[in-house]
Amino acid sequence: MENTVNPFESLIAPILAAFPELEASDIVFNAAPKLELGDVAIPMFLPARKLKAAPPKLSAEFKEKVDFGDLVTEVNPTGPYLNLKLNRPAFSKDIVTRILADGDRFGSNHSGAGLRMLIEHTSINPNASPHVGRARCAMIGDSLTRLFRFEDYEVDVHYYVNDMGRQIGLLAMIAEEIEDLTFDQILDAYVEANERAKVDEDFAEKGYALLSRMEEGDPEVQAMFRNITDLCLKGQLAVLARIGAQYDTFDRESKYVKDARLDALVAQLKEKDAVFVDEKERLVVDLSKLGHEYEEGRYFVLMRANGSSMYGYRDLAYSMDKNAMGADVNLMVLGEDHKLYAQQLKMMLEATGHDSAEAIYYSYILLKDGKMSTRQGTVVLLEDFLDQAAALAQERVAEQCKDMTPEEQLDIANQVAVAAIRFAILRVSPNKNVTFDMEAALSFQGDTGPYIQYSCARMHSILRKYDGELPAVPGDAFPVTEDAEWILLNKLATFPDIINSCVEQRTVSAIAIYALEVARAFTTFYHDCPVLTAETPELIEARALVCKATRQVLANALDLLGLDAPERM
RNA sequence: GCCCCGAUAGUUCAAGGGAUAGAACUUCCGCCUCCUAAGCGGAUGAUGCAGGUUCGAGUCCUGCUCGGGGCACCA
Repeated sequence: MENTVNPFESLIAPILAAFPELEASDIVFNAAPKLELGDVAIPMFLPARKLKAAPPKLSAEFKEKVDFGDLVTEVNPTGPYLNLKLNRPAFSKDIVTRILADGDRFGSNHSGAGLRMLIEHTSINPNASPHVGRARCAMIGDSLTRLFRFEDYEVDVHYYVNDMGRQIGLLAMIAEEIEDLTFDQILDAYVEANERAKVDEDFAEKGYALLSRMEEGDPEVQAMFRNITDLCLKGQLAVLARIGAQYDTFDRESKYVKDARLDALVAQLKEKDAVFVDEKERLVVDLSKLGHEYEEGRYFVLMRANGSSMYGYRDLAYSMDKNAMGADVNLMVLGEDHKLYAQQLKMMLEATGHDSAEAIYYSYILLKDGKMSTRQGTVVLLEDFLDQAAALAQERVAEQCKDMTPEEQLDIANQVAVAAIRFAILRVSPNKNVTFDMEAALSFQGDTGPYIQYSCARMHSILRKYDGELPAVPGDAFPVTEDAEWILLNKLATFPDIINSCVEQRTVSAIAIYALEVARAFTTFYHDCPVLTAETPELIEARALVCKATRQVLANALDLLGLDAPERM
């Protein structure tokens, strides 16, 4: 079933019949600020502009001229708004029918059918267990992946492995000294390597030497680098897997050390007079020749004096590699610290006729006391958070679900922990700094992932206890008696719109906010509208269907955010 | 110094240029003979400062202040 159509679209035709000058896109449906005013509000601003009329006058004119038939029970022009009271049972039946018919596809606009999307994200330096700041990238990238797949894009998720650099060389040397180095020991080893490089010149020199041999393709060194980066990557991926982040393709930076395509690119830049060799024999790009307007960030080094490539060189090659995959949408999720750098790359790529990926930036996560710093130890490790959260959640589950095995209880506790962290991070607009409050994130109360999960568990509980078979779709007379039901159903009906705007804006935070609003609307319904003890069998069935539809929408939304919806908790 | 983001209750976050700026946490007062109290109801409380555009600005423009990020051989 096609669900891109607005549930209120049947109201448009009568309006266009009365005002042929208008188009469907001029008619927008808002919720009225108060239900007493109407079930739905149509702002007059757009139509007024087209008809060259004053909005308050136009709303009155609408009341006179438009014949809504039996869809509408009352028309209230209020200033520049036309407020309508609707035939609620008819609209409610329609909404529930659509949701249940589409099931886990409800909300998708199928905008990506036949299209391919490539997304690159996370790319944590292989040196330690990820902290929640880094994990923000993984959560955003992973949820965007889910969103685009939901929209029927064929998505390939890439992870760029930083397996080059002096840091890896130093780490590799330390690794040689420690027998059976484990992932947990790596952060200490990394810190030690850096400390030693500062005081021990010999040690630092060896690091560079290793890097050079790596670039030259020395098999022995390549194996060393490979071992240490694999160890790190494996450990990091295990942690990321706990929050549900998955990757399809791993691209190693070392693959792009020498790349023939770059010769052509450099030649093109030379033609534009944008490349020069500086006094220290480095190969430098002068971005001012490509449109860069100010002095800072004007120069970009491609190669060192000894002919070894810089990270930017490798990234250019990597970008071309990704372009070659021919995706219709090419995204990369980057920290705000990469903004200038990504713009510089984009300038060079575009100046030479290449595409560049669409960059999505996220800001840093701050702590109450200041910034997160691996070196200063002021970090919240994702692992630590998950362990603490799961332990807390397990206490609650053990009380609530006594009949379950400890394994089942732990499983739910882990789902709660993941929900807590993913929701806390994803609900915030990516371009804003988030202040992470450990205590609040562990409380599971209020505007949290676990709150939403809890409301889902209540829906499951009701449907579990429902006596008999629920029909697949509502019957002809679908009774809707309370405002709470109507508000909830209206909320559910907007899901495809939310998805559409999230795809356009390449964001998922609005889905998180939406899920929270649905959960709240359901909780109000839960308190105002008894389901299993409603007055009539028809009402019981109708409300059970409302629960089922809500559960479906919420499950769909939570899945995009990477949260599970346990049946009990 | 220059460039890019941001600034909304005590705190953490919402709000497609539109009606009385929403939640949550905290504090205070209530609610488990009633489908899960990880819940619900009530009370208190906010658009950094100064201008401008607009019928209408938290939202757009300018300046300032504060916070985050960046500005050639780290990746």
